[in-house]
Amino acid sequence: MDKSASGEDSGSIDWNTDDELEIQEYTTFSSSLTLATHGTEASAGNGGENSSAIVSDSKLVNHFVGMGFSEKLVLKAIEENGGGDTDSILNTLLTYSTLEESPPQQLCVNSDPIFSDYDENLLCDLSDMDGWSENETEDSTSLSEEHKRLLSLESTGSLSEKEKMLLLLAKMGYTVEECSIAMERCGPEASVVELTDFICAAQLSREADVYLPDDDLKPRYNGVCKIKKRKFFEICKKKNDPETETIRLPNPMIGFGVPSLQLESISRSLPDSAIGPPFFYYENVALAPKGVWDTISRFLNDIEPEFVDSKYFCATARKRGYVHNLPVQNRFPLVPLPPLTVQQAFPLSRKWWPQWDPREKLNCIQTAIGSAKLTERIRNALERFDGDPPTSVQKSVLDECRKWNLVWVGRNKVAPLEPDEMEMLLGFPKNHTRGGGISRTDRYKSLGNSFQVDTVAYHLSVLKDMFPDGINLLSLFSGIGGAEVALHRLGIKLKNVVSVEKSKVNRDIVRSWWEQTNQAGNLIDFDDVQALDGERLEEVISYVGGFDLIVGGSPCNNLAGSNRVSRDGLEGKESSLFYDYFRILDLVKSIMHRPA
DNA sequence: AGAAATATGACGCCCCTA
DNA sequence: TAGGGGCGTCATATTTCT
Repeated sequence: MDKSASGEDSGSIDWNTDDELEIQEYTTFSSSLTLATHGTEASAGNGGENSSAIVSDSKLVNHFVGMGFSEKLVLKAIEENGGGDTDSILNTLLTYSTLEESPPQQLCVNSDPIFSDYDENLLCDLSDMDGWSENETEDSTSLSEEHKRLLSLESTGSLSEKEKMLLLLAKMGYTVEECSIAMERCGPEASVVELTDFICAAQLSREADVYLPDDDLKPRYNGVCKIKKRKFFEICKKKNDPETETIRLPNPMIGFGVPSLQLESISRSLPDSAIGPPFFYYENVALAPKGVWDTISRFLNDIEPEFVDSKYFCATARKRGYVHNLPVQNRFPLVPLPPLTVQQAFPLSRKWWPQWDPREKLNCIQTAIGSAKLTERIRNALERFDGDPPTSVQKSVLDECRKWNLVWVGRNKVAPLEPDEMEMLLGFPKNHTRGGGISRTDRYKSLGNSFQVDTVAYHLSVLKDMFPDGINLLSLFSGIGGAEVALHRLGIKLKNVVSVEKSKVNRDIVRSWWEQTNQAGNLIDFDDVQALDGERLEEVISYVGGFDLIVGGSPCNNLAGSNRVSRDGLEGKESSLFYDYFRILDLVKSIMHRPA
């Protein structure tokens, strides 16, 4: 413990104490400073750092073949680039493929022959009318006593595992009673998937002949549930089955292209059921627990998520997955292009930025920031040295800087980002979240949960030519209005925006932005996605005349890696609201497709 | 004085990459 | 095989606002 006695090579500093820091001669660090980014702009010297090119060749080939390039092309590109730098290889491949007429053929979602049997839409009459709606609405009068009891226990956190599962299934639209039966039959270890599969099968067999449309009895949308349970079950159940491939994150994480690497020739085919109108756009964290994106994809018409890191759009990383049915050709970025490096984004910091801090991009903007104490400890540690600190200190400081996204604001002085700096990095107008009685803490929270506007705008840009007169937007989990801002900055007119957002401060932010930008359309806001049932949607749709686009990024609390307390996956308390996104999307489709 | 906002530190784990 | 990154949450202490 006594660091001061003879603590040789105290390689790392204990940032959590105010003790004297005893830095001795340090042992050499095997890992020199590695660049955190795969940035294309910084790859001056390839080859130098990678000596195992031959060993990784087959891996490399597979990597690019997996992206949809032909093996021949990949081999050629690797040969040309010496097998070292994936970015250079990618560049070469992209050059080739724009020269060639034939587009890469992977990005074809429906190519899995195993499941083609299940392509028909199963019609599951899920429970009763109020199946999807939830607590504390007047609908609860029609819930069973048991369901109500569970709901009342939910807030107290005193639910058993079994009861939690029951409630989750109830939220998905099944009755508590049929869930109980399913859980009895499937056993205590059964997964959600197994249970829903069981329930669905039971319903199908029970109601096989009561299945004809009865338009005059009740609105169709309450009973229509186009989940391909069977397929969903197959995919999710067998994680270890080599036959079933779970969704993997691409590297580089550029989706169907980014402004600096436009994949002109890329195309994808969507299942018929996925084709709009309306268009939809769903977002969540890319690094979710295993299986989560498979499930999301299954629910959203089996569309493969587009994973994109916003570091290709701005100076801060943001790894996200987007499931959407938008065209992917002829996208264009917002102008002016935002600064792509920290140095460009914060010119004043250049003066203080030590040459041993190689960061060009910031890490993901989160909801929490580094403490003042930490930055003080860092300054104290650095001021013990005249010139550059020893490698061990550099490493410790860098670790903290990366962990808390600190920037240099003075000699030996680091600081967390200010809210207005985050706004800029995320593509919002300055002071977007400021004022109107919104606290600093709330700003950080809202910004940490927001879209990166340039990224989203790039994806939505294809709508501009399609809707010269503007669009009607349904924005779920709107937050501080990332989608609205993106569309506005693209010059896409907003006719009617129905925005659903739980937090009042966020609604206020969007409302105030709406007024300040002199929007000509209507902004209608709701506070609860769960209360947005078929009836209300019908009203809204008949008022605005249908939606052109449905955007939403459902809560990631239970998916995000930094959550140590309740990283429960899609079934988590907040993240299960994804099913409401799915439900509402499905309802809107049903209503809009219903013959008038 | 009481309420609200802010500040701080403690708290794993999964999955990828090197 | 080791290392690092991540739209987080909670209780408690302290400061600032009403």
